[in-house]
Amino acid sequence: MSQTPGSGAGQAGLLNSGAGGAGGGENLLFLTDEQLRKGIEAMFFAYRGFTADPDRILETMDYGRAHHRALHFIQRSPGTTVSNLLGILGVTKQSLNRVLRSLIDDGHVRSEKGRRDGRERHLFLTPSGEAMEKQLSDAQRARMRAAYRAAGPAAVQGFRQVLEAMMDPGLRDYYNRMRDGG
Amino acid sequence: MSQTPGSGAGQAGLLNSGAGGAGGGENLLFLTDEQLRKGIEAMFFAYRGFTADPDRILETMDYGRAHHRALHFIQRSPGTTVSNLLGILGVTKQSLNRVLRSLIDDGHVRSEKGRRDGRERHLFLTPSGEAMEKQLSDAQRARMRAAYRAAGPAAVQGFRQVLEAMMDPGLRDYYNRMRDGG
DNA sequence: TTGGAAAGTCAACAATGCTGACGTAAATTC
DNA sequence: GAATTTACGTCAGCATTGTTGACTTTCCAA
Repeated sequence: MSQTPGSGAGQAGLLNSGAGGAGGGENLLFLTDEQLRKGIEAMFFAYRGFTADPDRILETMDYGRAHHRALHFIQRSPGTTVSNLLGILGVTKQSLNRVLRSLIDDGHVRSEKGRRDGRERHLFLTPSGEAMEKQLSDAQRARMRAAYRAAGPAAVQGFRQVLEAMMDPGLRDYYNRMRDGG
Repeated sequence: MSQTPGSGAGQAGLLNSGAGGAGGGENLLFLTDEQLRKGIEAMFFAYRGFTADPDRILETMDYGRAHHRALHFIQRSPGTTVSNLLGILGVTKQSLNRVLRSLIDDGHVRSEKGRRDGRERHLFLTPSGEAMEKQLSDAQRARMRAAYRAAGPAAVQGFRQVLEAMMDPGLRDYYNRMRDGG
């Protein structure tokens, strides 16, 4: 099982530079390099905002962004296994283990040996873990909610479409299966 | 001068949990916690995809994501100053200096003492720096282009609207001033 | 019973953040 | 003209989070 699927965003298109004249009848001005660069910057700046609020809270908790990610996906799929989480987060088991270790030691995550398959560990949030996750999630959702509200439902739909198209195929499948549901 | 502006995504809204009944006449289903969580995951997975292709190239160059960011914004605003870049990137001068130092030493960036204000250093890409930036940018734009093409122009507009609404106000201004132009 | 998968752990290292302190040059202010 | 502030560079030290590589334990499945 691979953690780095095929990618597959290889083939470039027309309109590689300059102002694009409408080539075949469609208006493809949104594919100019200029527009794409603006999109890249939008992603960069928005992601900064996206993580800013939880990061501030995490600092007071003596945890980092990696802990937040683990908490989020355990909350999302209670009982998920370590190796499932590895696939979702795309890090090495050593890196994830370090994060899980501290969360378990601090009593925020419970690790339960699998009953069907004893090698697996199923992960759950404890009440204190749930409280932490909620605090972080509330902050992040507040920003998201404000952005959604400001942009409106139609924009939100487009937002989700573009983001989904930007994912690696393997992660897109995870994304679509996650309580969509499955 | 501050590097961390006001933020200001504090106030939470209605519909904080469960299924939302249309409250005032508008359909606000897109603001449910469930929808917001999906949006958060979409941001996470999409950002992974967004950085994946340049990251692979950077590995072969012995540089990291931080170098890419510097190259990008110097390309975007040739002659920009160090302190301007600090504001955009949101890191400390020590952190940025380490990255710029290696790019300058390797001949990819040229630093020129300001003529009007001798304290400032204006940054430019050398030909080799431009080539590097282009290679990274091409890869990132290819993914962006594919996503844009798959989602269509209306979705792209919504995508940009939501991202812009998600930024911190200070960065939103930078974003809008950047060759929009200014 | 054996091979391999899942997990945990130790050690070492790299990239990229951070703080604090200090120095220099140049602009600005008093 | 002197004092202060600003922009930049740099040294030292440290934290987080990512990486390899090696090794062990557990345990399912053939």
